[in-house]
Amino acid sequence: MAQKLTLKKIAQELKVSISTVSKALRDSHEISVETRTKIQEYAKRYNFKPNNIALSLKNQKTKKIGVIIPEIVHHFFATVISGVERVANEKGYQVIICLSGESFDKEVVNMDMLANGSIDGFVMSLSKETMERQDFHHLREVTNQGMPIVMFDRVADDIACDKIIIDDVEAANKATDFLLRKNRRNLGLISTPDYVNVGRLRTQGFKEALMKRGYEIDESAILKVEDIENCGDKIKDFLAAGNYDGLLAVNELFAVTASKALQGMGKKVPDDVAIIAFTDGMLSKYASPTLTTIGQKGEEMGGLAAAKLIQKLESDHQEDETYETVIVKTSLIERESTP
Amino acid sequence: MAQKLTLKKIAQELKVSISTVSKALRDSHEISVETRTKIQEYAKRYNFKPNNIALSLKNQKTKKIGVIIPEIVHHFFATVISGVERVANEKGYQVIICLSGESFDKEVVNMDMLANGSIDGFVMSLSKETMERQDFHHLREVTNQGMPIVMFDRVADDIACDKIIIDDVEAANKATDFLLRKNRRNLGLISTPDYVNVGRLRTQGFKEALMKRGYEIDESAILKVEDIENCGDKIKDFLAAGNYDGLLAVNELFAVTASKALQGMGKKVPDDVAIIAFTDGMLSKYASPTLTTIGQKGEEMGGLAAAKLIQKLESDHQEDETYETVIVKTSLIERESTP
DNA sequence: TTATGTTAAGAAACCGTTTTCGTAATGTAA
DNA sequence: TTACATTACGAAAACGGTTTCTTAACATAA
Repeated sequence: MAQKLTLKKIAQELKVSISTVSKALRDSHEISVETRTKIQEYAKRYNFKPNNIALSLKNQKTKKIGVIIPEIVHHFFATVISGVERVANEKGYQVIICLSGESFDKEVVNMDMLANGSIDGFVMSLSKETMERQDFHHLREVTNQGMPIVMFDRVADDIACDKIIIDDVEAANKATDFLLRKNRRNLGLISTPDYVNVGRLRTQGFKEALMKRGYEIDESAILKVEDIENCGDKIKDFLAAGNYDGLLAVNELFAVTASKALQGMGKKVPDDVAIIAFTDGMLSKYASPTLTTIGQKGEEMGGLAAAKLIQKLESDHQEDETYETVIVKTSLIERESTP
Repeated sequence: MAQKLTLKKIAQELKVSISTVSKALRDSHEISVETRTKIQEYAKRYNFKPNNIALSLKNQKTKKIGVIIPEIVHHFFATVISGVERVANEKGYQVIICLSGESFDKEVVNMDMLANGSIDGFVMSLSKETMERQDFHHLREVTNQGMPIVMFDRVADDIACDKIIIDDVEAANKATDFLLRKNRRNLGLISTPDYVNVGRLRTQGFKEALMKRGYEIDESAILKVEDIENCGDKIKDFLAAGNYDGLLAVNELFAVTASKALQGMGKKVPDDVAIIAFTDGMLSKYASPTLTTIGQKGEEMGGLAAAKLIQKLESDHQEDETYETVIVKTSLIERESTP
């Protein structure tokens, strides 16, 4: 079990000082060619790699970015991470992941831990509980220390930082309009409570599309599901109560649950009811019928978030006190659930 | 932008030495009660938190564990991470994730980076390319340095380390037997190439179940899919060529693809063809019909791996040179795709 | 009074790097 | 010979903590 090689050990072995070794390895001309090659060869032979922790301490930067998300067992978040990781690695950064599990307290604890020197900046999406409480003191604490944050998807409007979002209002608007153009008149929406900003915005887009065409809005045609795990019965009741010929769902889980419920009730998708879902994940691609979706481009959002963060980190210094909100274009992916 | 508070700054402010501050904050009786409370109050008021990097350097441990997996956009791996994260956090550890993207080189680079002081130990599942090459020098290098590894799912038999696996042979065996007991006689298997050990082992279990009952093995009833992304046509051809009444698939993607293909060919699932899939993920739960699966218990495997690793890390020292292979019990989850 | 003990604090070493500064041994020009 | 450069290296500080070793001041016992 050969213990890790350090500058000190090399110095002792070759009977030179630590500084000489360090300089030689960085090819400093202060060191004679002879000594330099001797040291470099030794280092190569015994596979010397400088200790990251020591470098971090010295340089006051870790080359790591912290990602805090509510859940990882969630196709959208998994794709985001994938994008963050890709860009981060390209630029020589590593990714530390913490899950809030939709809990405010865990989000705070995780941020505190990471903020204490473990990382250079954050990429994050807020937990439901945080959105509900509207308590963002932990975010402020971090930004006050001069540590940059890039938020995506579930963002806090009144925190000054870069943000990567999709235009939820417009996307819902377009999807709704798509259904209307297919001559669906009795539309239902399956959404989340309003404190989840994406739920609120998508609901807004849904309403706007209807109003634009002069239809009036029936609040009973909008279902707000609290408990995503046990949404089955709620959705069934909702569908039984209305006579919808078109449905918009804010995620694919709601959509496929609705689709199955409808088929169980003897209705045909898309003939009787057309369905569009947010989030273009596995379920949409493999459900029967396959679902028309609004692609959220998680990969792309993650990549943009990481790129933005790293740019901030490497910009000469926080003179760059302007923040940007990037809106990623969504796209409607047509499949079997719309005619 | 209040710069981060350090011991040094507190010391200057309160006109004492750094050591006094450090001791006071750790409640040392070497410091008078008076001085101690003064310092503690100051630290609390200005929210002092010791710098993680400095602690890591001093203690020669980071309280971080590195996870290297092939992909994160993969329900099974996502659940494993979720389990790792849960247990790690409970024990005060954080999780650094790197993705190999099924590439040998990326796996090596990531391990090298992490091994240089960034983490205390690894939890990992090998990339396909690594399994194919059977080149494990990077694993050996790490273990030789005294850094523990726990492997799960895709493991290398000849590396000495703890392993968490499911009994793939037995699980496939049981699933096959289940189909046979339902009077299915013409069974097909959709698997991966043999260098992926889980594919090989599940194939073995499938064969053993048939032989045990005296059926002979028809190699043409076994499909080995290389390219998981574009498996559709291969599977369609395979199903068209045989007249199966029962199918075992080594993952749910293959299973749901097969199910849809069969239904497209006018066959009924499960009446004409029964299907069982490995990996109990989203697809199985929401496909039509829902799929009977073999649950791989990713959460549990991740949790066990993290617990094992941390136990190794905190055991008084590598006197504990024995390695364990934990076999996680699978369970057959019956749904609509089997009668 | 002297020897010994106790208390409360600071100095310094250490973890593994990088980097600035200092300097002995040369070489070169006046 | 003296003064100044250059070369090639080492010493030391710094990053931010923890911990061991020292020490000054005072208290107590012989």
